[in-house]
Amino acid sequence: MPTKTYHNLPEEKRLQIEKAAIAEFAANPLQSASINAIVRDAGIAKGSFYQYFEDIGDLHAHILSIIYQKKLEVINSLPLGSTNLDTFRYLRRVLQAAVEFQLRHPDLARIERFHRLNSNHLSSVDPETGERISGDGRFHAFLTQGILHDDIATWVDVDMAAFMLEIIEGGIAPYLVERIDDKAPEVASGRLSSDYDRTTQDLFDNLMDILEAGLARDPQIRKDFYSK
Amino acid sequence: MPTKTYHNLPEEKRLQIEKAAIAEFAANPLQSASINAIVRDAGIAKGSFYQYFEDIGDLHAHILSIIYQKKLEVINSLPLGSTNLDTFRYLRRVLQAAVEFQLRHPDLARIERFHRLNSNHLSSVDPETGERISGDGRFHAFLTQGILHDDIATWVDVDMAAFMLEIIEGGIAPYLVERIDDKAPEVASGRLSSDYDRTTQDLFDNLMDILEAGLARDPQIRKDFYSK
DNA sequence: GTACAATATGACCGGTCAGTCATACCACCC
DNA sequence: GGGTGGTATGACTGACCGGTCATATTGTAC
Repeated sequence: MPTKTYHNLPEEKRLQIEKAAIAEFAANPLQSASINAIVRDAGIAKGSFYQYFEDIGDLHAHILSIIYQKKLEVINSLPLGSTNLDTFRYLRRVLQAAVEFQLRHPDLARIERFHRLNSNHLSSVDPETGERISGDGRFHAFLTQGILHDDIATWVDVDMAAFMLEIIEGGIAPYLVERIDDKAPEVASGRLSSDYDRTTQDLFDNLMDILEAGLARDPQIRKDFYSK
Repeated sequence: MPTKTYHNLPEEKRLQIEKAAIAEFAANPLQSASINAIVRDAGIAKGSFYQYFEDIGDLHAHILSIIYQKKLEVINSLPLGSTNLDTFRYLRRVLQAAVEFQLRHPDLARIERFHRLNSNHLSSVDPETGERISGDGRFHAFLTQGILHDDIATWVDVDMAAFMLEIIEGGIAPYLVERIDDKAPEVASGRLSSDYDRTTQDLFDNLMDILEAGLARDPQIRKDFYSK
């Protein structure tokens, strides 16, 4: 973790360093990122870098923590923040957050994808129950709850489906943004989710409908919507 | 592309070089891979490398072509190679090939994942029709055909679903292999798909059932299978 | 002012990198 | 033998790398 000295820095300087680091990590994965490039871009001396961070891995971990924090901000900024979402509204919200994050912070999203590829922790095994848990466990819990609420089919293998959702979450955002760009570049470059145009919303709904039809105990496919 | 000199090399030497290159590219993505390491491992002189390849990107492209070739071999080695597969049998076959490839050539699969992350070609636009085509177009064609045959729901956004299948194909294999390892390490380390144990087969079926339920016009969920 | 600690600096070190090139080797023909 | 074209070699170059450290600067307390 960054040193006390780093935390004492004026915010402006910290932001400068973080900005340079984000640019470097978005262009090069950790293995080939250059400290020299970062200090050059940030306008600090090489020696200062080592007063702030142990090594480049230390800085990278710090940037990752910023990413998680920004992600939380995005999630909390979404509408429909009520705590009592039904199963598939919750899933929609999580995936929407991923798209929104990609829109607002494409560099950070890219760094996160680099990181995911290089960290081999696909899943872990709960030491108490011996149960396998994919990724960070969010989707695992979501599916388990969904089954309890009779929303998700009981035959679904919870952990495998959780992993599937995890990779969809991680991979679909750049694609949707690319298609948004096609139709409405002005949306892609800066505005909020409430400004999504109709096409984008439809596209997102389509994905959700596929997932819901695949997972739901009693799928409510919106035939009326699609038949018009 | 590799020079004529390289193609004239005795096969043994070529294989040595390719083996060293694969090891290096599996450990480091292209950006941070080292020519020095490759020539050291392959037991050739640095100068020879430049008689065979333009640069490291040239070698990397050559390895990618080997990967696609090996992938074809895996696909063709699968049972049920009949040309008249119904829609979801075809999809099952494609995904099974991805898992099989991960089992047989984990290094090559890893190199391919690295490559996919770094190449930003999520999708392309057909210059004639203006239609957007995800990835290499296989899934796009699959879904279009599936709709024509009344197997896939007409409301599915073909290209988005194609992209979804693409990322599932690319991401699910390591996970399935990890779970296979859990249950039957001896299967993971070398035997063929026909030796998959029952658990593995069930897991794979479960994924297919989710996808089929999500995409099919008239899903045939095997309730009898899961209720037993 | 002085004293002292915290912080900032960039020249410098040993190492590795990609890429070059003069030289050596080898197979074949005359 | 000599000549020729294809191939192999590894020392070398200049650039960049991560990391160090003696020195300089700044902040603070008195």
